[in-house]
Amino acid sequence: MERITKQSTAILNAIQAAQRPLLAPEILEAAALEVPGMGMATVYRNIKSLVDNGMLTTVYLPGEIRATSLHTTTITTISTAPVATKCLTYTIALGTCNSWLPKGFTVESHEITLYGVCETCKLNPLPPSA
Amino acid sequence: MERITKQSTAILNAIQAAQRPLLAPEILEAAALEVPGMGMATVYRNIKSLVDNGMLTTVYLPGEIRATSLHTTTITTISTAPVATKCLTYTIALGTCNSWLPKGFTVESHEITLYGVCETCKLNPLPPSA
DNA sequence: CTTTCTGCAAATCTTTTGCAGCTCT
DNA sequence: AGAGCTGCAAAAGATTTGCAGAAAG
Repeated sequence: MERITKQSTAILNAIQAAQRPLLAPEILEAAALEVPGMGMATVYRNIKSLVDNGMLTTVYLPGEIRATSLHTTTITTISTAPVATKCLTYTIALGTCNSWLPKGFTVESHEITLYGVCETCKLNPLPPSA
Repeated sequence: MERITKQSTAILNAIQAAQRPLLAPEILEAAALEVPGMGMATVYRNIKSLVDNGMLTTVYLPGEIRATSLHTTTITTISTAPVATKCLTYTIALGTCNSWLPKGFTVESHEITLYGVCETCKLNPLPPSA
């Protein structure tokens, strides 16, 4: 990314406002409110640039394609997808751990995903295949 | 999955032999050596059944679509994709951690991915964009 | 002005589905 | 026979790319 455009700004705004990672279609939907007529290709091109520049992080979750979030090293809500007993997922930054690794392997970065149920979903569980 | 077929057997054999998660096309390539003429649709259908039955696990990694591995709770090599400085990825089973989680959130399962460089790749680094 | 974006449409690629025929029990 | 699978081809989704015109610096 070399230039700041209204499209790239709208994308960052959308993700920042959501306070959670968004899927590409969600980003388009939100950003298009700010920049009518915006296309999906622009979303993908900008996500790629912004990720390359360390401004966004791409998260891969089972059942979803790619979610994109602001790049931070603290707790980040990852998903609120309507899956039966897995309503929320969190990624947490931890210290490096070299146990169990093969000799000579050096850890450069890591990612931890915890699957579980939040308070609200415990009270209102979704039907098995909703 | 209700029946064991030569196709499903070939898929399990391929993954077991590889000793690492495989991408769908890799599974087809390997399984087709055992069952000539096998189709991609059969690979996907079997992966789905085997995952449902807890015999396989699907892993999501940046830059790749889905890799499938034997389901274990111990160390599993996840990827040897030719990325510049990230030659190996490992997933490790850990104990539950509830720190930093929102009140009321219960962890059900988790996944940890460590990115780094193995001994061999330190000695023979790949060019930046190979 | 010049270079870098954008939108649109077409192209790719991955995964799923419909169907008729085959297979295991 | 009968349920469950398979291969093939078409369909459905997601992401990328080519290109002419628009926009940022």
